[in-house]
Amino acid sequence: MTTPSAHAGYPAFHRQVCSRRDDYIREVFARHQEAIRVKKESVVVRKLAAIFDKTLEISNRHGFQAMSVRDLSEATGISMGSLYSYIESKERLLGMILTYGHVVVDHTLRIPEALTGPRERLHHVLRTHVYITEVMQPWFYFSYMESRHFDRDTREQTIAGELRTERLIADLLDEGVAQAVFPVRDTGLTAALIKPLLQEWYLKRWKYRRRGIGVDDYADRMIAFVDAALNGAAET
Amino acid sequence: MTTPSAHAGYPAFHRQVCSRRDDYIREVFARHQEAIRVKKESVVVRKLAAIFDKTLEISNRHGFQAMSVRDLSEATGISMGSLYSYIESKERLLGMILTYGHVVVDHTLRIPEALTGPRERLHHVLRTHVYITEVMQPWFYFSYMESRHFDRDTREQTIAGELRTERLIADLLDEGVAQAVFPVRDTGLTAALIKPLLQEWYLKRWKYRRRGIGVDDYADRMIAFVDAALNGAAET
DNA sequence: AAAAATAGAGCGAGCGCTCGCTCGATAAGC
DNA sequence: GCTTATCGAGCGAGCGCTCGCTCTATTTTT
Repeated sequence: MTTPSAHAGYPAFHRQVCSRRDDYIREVFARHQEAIRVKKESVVVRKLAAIFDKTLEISNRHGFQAMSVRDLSEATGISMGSLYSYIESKERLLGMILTYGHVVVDHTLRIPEALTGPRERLHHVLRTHVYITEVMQPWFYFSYMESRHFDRDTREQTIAGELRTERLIADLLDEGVAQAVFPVRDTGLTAALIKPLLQEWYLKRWKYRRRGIGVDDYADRMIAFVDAALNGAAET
Repeated sequence: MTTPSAHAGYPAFHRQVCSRRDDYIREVFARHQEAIRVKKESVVVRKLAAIFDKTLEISNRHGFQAMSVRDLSEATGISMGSLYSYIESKERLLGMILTYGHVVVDHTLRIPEALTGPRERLHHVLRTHVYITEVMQPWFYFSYMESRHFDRDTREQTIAGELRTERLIADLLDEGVAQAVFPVRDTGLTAALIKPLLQEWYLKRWKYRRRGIGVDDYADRMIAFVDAALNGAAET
């Protein structure tokens, strides 16, 4: 279990995450077992995969609340009754989908210890973030767009996750400042300004697709932009 | 750094936009008159203001589709029947609200001709954008979050507006490149990376409020960040 | 008293979810 | 080895409820 050391480019990353997909869904099954009436794991994994995919697809077009369970039933080809032996309730389905994303992200976003320089570590985090949001674009888009409708606890959990990423970037900037690599003054605010550049990739991907800009292109350019901003920060 | 016509700070800007509010709503009334059964302009303007405010308030918490017209009736204190003599349909209400925002933005986002230097012109656009999204935060948030649920035409109109802002920034960057002010290579992509920094202000304002960062603070820091990125672009 | 504005009960459609049932695969009995 | 009993997965009409919207009676304004 390792993240590809530094980065072998997006395709390798994509393949690795996809190959583990069933494991991730099995983990979701384990965490929500009391809500699922169907027993056989292989059946559950196959169906959940379809249910998650179609839910994200429909929700990201019309909103989760606007998606009726009948819509989902029709899209997956699973009857109403059958569907409800996998999801317990529409709300629980939401919880499962969020769990799914968290499981994937937790297994993916780690900084290899081999990387020691603050700039290299920052670059790695930025690139990995772009990569994982590319693989899981529907999930990140969903999580971003729907979070304001979540119940209090779930919403605060999502916000906490968001702030954790920002904190991670701020800490890396602090490291860089301590080692005199970045001439940044307010690392907290700078991290806050870098964050939307990461989110841009999964929120407005269609714009870049239209222009023929791929994942690695975006990561390169965005990292260059950030580097320039960090370097130029001394001047003003 | 500020030219007289350019910016006297946020408070003055805020006062000016607010004082024109009734005029903007009158314009909305004019454009949607066939959908409104109530005749007297003064009554319509007063009620529409309340309807728009509450719609944005409720929708931004739970989503426009999740807001029932009964909720809106209760929040505004206007009965169901009365409400429907102002809005014709929930969909038309959406159209009116979008019109409202467009009217305000069209009257506000203009570059004073007195500004000639590309950097000053860019700064003006960035700052004005932050200012207007501060005054109209609920509207911008609404428009951003709900646009994916709009019907085809309305959605494309919203996207076109988004791309127009990006184009404006890209053109200013091109000007700067032509006059050797900015050493930027891909102005289109750079503009695309600046855009989310503008949107950040109305999408995540709570984060900055929590930290005690005000409008002018954000505008200053964000513009400094962009300047740094534009200056540093030559190095890599 | 005429016109304009407001009120709120009521309508059909569509929502999330349930429940009595069918069906095919596997296990148990002989 | 054939029959029978058991089980889990799948099905979809139907329930109680809320939705967007309407319509007529009533109040307010002029």
